[in-house]
Amino acid sequence: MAFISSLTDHIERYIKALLDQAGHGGLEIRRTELAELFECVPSQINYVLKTRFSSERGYIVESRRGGGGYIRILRLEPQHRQGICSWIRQTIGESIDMGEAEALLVRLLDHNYLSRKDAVVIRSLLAEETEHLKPAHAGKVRAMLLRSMLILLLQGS
Amino acid sequence: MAFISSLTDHIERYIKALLDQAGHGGLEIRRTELAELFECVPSQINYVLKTRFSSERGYIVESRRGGGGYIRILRLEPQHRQGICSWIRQTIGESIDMGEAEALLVRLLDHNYLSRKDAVVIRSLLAEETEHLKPAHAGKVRAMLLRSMLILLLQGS
DNA sequence: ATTTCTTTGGTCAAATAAGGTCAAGGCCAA
DNA sequence: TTGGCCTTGACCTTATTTGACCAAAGAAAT
Repeated sequence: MAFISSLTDHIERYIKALLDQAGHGGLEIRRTELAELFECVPSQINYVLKTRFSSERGYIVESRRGGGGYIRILRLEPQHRQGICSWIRQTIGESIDMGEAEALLVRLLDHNYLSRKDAVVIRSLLAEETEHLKPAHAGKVRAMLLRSMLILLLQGS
Repeated sequence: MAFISSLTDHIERYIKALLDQAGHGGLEIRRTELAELFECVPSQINYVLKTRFSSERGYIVESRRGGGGYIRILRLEPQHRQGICSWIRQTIGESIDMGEAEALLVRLLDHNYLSRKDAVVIRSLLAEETEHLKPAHAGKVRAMLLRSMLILLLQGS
């Protein structure tokens, strides 16, 4: 598939590739350097960080200004201590909105717990089943569906 | 008849031809480009998508607005599985009791559309999610969950 | 030690670039 | 002649890109 990609998408992929190379220590970039590499204004980098590397999606971003300034990006590994399934239950909770659900899917995708196609089907089923529900109820339904579908994929054969 | 074709039919055929070329990954289009190609208003594309590429017909359509926006169309192959899916939707309906659900699972198991392990996980999730619900409501919840989980298994990768 | 300069990064709002919705009107076959 | 598609366009929502202005941290000068 020929992906239609915005500048933001390109920068996102670039950073994720760097993260894959870098180990658990995370990675450090200079905002201006990245901006020059992609021939864009520096604040574009902040936009990418805000929308694609949020803590909701499982990233930690720290930065420092002034001489020798930097931006450090850290990808949080899902907690293995209790098992991915119970982590998922915790994360979803009683109710979950579409944004949080999407963030969770992206996170599982990033860590290869989920295939792209499964993610697409899940999104579509969530949308289909909640489309004409009152928001308050939709959150609970979404939580139930997401929980069931993810656990099924991870526990089933 | 086979000879008269509305604009909608032309666009439908065009998209299906593109889907045939594209592999399993699905395809991406820009709404405005397609509209220009067929010299129609962009919302015509939405009409075609809604009427010809619905999930009932076995397609998933995702889209994104804004810069770098796109419409992504995914055909859920293969045909016989699509048939099973629509049969499953029919069988489940708005609401389903535990007995009917079990019967459905057994049928799918018998025909090897479902693994034993998946069936076990599905039973346990159904029980877990409906155990303290009023029977009337439980039926609907069960229907939703069963529908989503089965379609996910049959369509996902 | 303080002040000032320089180097970074941060914020926010406007401009731009998609796509979505809905309802009114058109067209055609039963 | 009417009921059900199809077509169109006015108006809406969302995502991205850009730039002007702000804030912090270290370096240099006093």
